[in-house]
Amino acid sequence: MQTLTIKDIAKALGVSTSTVSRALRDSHEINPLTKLKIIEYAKSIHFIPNPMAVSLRGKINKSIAIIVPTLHNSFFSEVIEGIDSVAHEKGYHLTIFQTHESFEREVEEIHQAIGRRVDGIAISISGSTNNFDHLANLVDAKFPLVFFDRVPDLTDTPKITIDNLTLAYECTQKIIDKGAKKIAHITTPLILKNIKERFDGFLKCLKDNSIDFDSNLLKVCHFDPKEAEEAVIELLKNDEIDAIFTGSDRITVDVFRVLKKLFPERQEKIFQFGFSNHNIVDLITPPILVVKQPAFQLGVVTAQNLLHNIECKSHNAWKKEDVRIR
Amino acid sequence: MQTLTIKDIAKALGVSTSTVSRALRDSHEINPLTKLKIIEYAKSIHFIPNPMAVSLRGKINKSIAIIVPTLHNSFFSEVIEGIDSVAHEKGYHLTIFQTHESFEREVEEIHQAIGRRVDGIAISISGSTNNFDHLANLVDAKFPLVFFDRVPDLTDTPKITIDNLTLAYECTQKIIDKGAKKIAHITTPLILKNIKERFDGFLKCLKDNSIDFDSNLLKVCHFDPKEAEEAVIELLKNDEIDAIFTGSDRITVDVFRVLKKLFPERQEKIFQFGFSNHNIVDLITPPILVVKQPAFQLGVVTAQNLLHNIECKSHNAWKKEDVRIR
DNA sequence: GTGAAAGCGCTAACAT
DNA sequence: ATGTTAGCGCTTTCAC
Repeated sequence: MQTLTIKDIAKALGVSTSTVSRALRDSHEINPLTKLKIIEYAKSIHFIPNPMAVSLRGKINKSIAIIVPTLHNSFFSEVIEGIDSVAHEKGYHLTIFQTHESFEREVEEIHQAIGRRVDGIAISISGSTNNFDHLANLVDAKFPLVFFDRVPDLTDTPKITIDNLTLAYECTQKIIDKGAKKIAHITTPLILKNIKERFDGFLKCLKDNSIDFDSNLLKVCHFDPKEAEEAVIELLKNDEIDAIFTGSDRITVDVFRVLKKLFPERQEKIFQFGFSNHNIVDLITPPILVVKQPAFQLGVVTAQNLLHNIECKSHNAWKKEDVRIR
Repeated sequence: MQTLTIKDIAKALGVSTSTVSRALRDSHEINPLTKLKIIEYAKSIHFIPNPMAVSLRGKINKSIAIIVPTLHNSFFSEVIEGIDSVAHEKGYHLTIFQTHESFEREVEEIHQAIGRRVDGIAISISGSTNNFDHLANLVDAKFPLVFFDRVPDLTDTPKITIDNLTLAYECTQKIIDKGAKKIAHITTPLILKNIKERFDGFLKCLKDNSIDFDSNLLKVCHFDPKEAEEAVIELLKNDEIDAIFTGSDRITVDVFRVLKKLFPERQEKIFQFGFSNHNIVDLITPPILVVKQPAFQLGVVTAQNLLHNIECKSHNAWKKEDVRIR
């Protein structure tokens, strides 16, 4: 690799390195002619300044960290596409960190990201994170940080979320309109705010329709298909159940699989509805009424907030308000 | 952010920065006691060396670029998981670049990656790349580069691929065994080697079964669902078609959609089979016989080859052979 | 308008 | 075994 430096340019053009540096950053205090000559030459040799040197010297890095539970997931990969579409335009690059739903990994990856001197972090917290000190520290230190989708209870930093409550409410209503009476809910632990909100929207809708919810109809599963299986088996002992609301992408698919495998005949008669961002979920039979989250848009707004704060000189002008995407 | 440096450690412990530096890199020529003291202290203050400084000074960066057409794709995101699993273990981080199937973007992103001084690049080339100079230059410059899945015709650098020919052959055989006689093939342009191989495997199987292939039954579509629709409509004018082989993930789903929308009655009678890495494709009806590529494993092998070459002192010992995954 | 020089945080000769 | 020093590529005072 040609590892050209401004020194090479300076030598070739018979000027000093500082002149080159200034010309390249389009400083006003420089002879337009020299400037032009330098810029032209730099372009001709495909010069790219060494970002290590730039960021060692200055402050910024033009890179942001994205911390997600996993990449291999239709929702998160679409969010990242949204983030990238904004970041790319502004010349930022993404470094990806995965936590695999582990709290320890999350703490470690944040350390790594900071260590790598990223300019900011966009994070969707892991499913097992219930202590937020590592994140609160960042906020206290005024480090540019934006939460998306899975957000903790922290103030003073933007949290970009989807209006889960309303989405859950609306699709529950549709199912009730179709005549469902006895609706079960299978979901992941209610630690995560967005998951909790879906449950709340569901409950609110039942209430508004004067249906009361038997707490036996709520099943909480961790990230293991086995648990979904047990939950379904347990629930279906109740013959009256005519609908199942699933609270997350994975659970939606897991439950569908269990029904198909163990209770094909009952699956025909049970409405399943829930959250999923799988882009071929509309092709499966029997159909599931699916709530698709606006993932790309979530990514766009997340990036906008983060980049605003990164590039904002004064901390007072930082965006700190929560944003809800519909 | 506390931006601690070795200087801080040196001052706190009353030693010189070089002693600290050496202790932290576990140099043998240092007093075990001082070493211990320094390491302990560094740990206690959560010290992470500034990677910018490290890589400015030395050579390596502990980061690799992943260049893919798009992230939001079950196959690529799973490959990246595989790459990350190996890279993470060795302390490398991934910076992701997307080309969105554009040749220009690919050239630009490679420049960016080099500019960022990544230690190596793993790339799956864009669907519209038919000039390989930008890649050949990297190989000539002995820059660590590994191709995966979508590989160009270049020598002297590893190409990690899936044995598409065999996979295509095997599933074609299964369909023939079920009685199919008139099998159409819908695929993306045959520029990409892996796509071409699938076609070849398909043809070979037909030949081995003494079925001859009418070239009218081959339809090539670009990355637009419209084209898939036209292809299907055109093909189904032929009543004898009893099976359709789809050559890529996207095409598989697009074709299924068109059939479902426009020809539901014929869909029942036509075997569809093809490549897809969608993890819920087994749930759709009528079922598609699906070839799932070992994406994670592909990622693992890609990372192993790349990291080997990055960390290898002598260029002679570089891995350069192609690897085929089954 | 341009150059000389210092320094960002770190490592690796080169001393001692 | 440890300290001193130079320098990686760049930006930015401070001179002129």
